[in-house]
Amino acid sequence: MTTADGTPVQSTTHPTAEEAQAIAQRGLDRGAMVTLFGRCTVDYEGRAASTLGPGDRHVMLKPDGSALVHTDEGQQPVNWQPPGCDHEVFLDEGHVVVRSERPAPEEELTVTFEEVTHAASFDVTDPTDLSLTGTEEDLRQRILDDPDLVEPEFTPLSTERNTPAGAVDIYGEDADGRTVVVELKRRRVGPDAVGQVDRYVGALERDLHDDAAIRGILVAPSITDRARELLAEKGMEFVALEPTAE
Amino acid sequence: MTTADGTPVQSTTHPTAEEAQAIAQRGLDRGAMVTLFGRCTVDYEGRAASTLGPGDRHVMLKPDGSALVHTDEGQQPVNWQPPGCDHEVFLDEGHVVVRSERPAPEEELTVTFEEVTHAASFDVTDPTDLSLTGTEEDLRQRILDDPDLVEPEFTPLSTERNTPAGAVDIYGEDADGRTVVVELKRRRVGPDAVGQVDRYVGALERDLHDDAAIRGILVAPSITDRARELLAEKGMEFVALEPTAE
DNA sequence: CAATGTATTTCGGAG
DNA sequence: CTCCGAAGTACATTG
Repeated sequence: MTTADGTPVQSTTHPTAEEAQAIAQRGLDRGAMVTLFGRCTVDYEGRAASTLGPGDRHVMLKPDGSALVHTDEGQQPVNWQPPGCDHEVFLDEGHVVVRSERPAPEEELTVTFEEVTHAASFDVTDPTDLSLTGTEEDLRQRILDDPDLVEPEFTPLSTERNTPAGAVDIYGEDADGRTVVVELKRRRVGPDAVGQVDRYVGALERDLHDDAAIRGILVAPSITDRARELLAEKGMEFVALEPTAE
Repeated sequence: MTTADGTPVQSTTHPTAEEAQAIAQRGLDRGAMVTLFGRCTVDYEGRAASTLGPGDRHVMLKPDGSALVHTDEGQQPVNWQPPGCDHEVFLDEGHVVVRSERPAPEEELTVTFEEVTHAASFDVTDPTDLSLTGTEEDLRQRILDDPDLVEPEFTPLSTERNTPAGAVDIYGEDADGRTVVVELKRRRVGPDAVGQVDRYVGALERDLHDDAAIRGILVAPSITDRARELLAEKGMEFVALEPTAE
């Protein structure tokens, strides 16, 4: 989606109130991201209530109905509105006013600009299409094509090998000939995945009566802190890998 | 603080990589907020690890060292860096690259732009503080100002009194001189809060060797059915009270 | 729909 | 400094 003239981004510095309102409202109508910067006051009324006196702030309005007000400090927005709100940008006595509200729970955020020094709108091509292309099967293929991605000299022996605890994603050997169980996850893993690998390892150790401990490796794009700790406790490993190559 | 020509905001659409890098780096040097928008990939490595394939994103760099990467969805940034990082914007084989890192814990965020469609810097002055009402502290003040809101002749003796189970919100006496433990919640409470009061009451009874049973009162705007049952079972009470007077 | 648990939680305050 | 708990927590998962 783009503007009438095909430009996916519009930007003006020191616009008049009318220009700023027009850019913002047209951007919202188009489903674009809208940003406004300038001296403003902020009022919130809803689950709690807050007011913010005049100051320079950066306001971002997203097409999914979220709103963010940022100052020059802190990772958190100083005020915000969750997704699902209705954004409205209008003029009130010559001032640009942003109002963002949602019905349940009743919440309303109002930003009143003394002056807008910058207004812009950005058309975003949804990246979810791009990131959802990687399935666990893609990840499996990727590793079978290049086992070194797990670790040097890793050798897959079979996929979907059965154990009393279920089927192992990839079953193989490391450089020293030790049995390796690889569990694949297409996205960030938590403690549940650690338990899963652990059950496979335990089941195989009982099944094979193997003297050497079986190695468990969890392959996923990322891992939670807690899961990483658990994994370390159980002497297992994590390998960061995306389901698809860039 | 402003730019050389006195303009507190600089903005360009469809800049060359060199122009984008120059605006960003000069903005950072000046202590300004910097935003970049365009098609990019994002890599994070630190407490966790993640990568994002190509997509349109909005990158905000703050002078306090925080970095935020937003897509068009969600209130939360899709990637970020906490305050205290060093931001760097440089060119690599014609691409604008943002690198934001901090030493402890070792964390690094890298945004590599295929194309920057918008670059801007904003000089911010924000003198005012946010005032927030409707918090648990407001509820505490409200009761200390008018203890009868809990019940007639209730007398607060101390706040944050320590017990082996943690600090009690308000510790006091009722009309008959019996010890009362008041637990405050700024919003609707569930069974967890009942367990909390119960632990305080138990801990205090053991601590004080009190003959008379200690009373436990849960003060909140409302309570779930299940929590009300539990509270009744344990012989404790609920008082409905908003954190702020209407 | 509500209830539950995690988070690169963030943020503040107490010790 | 760390630990601990609240948050307008946000967010995903599950029943």
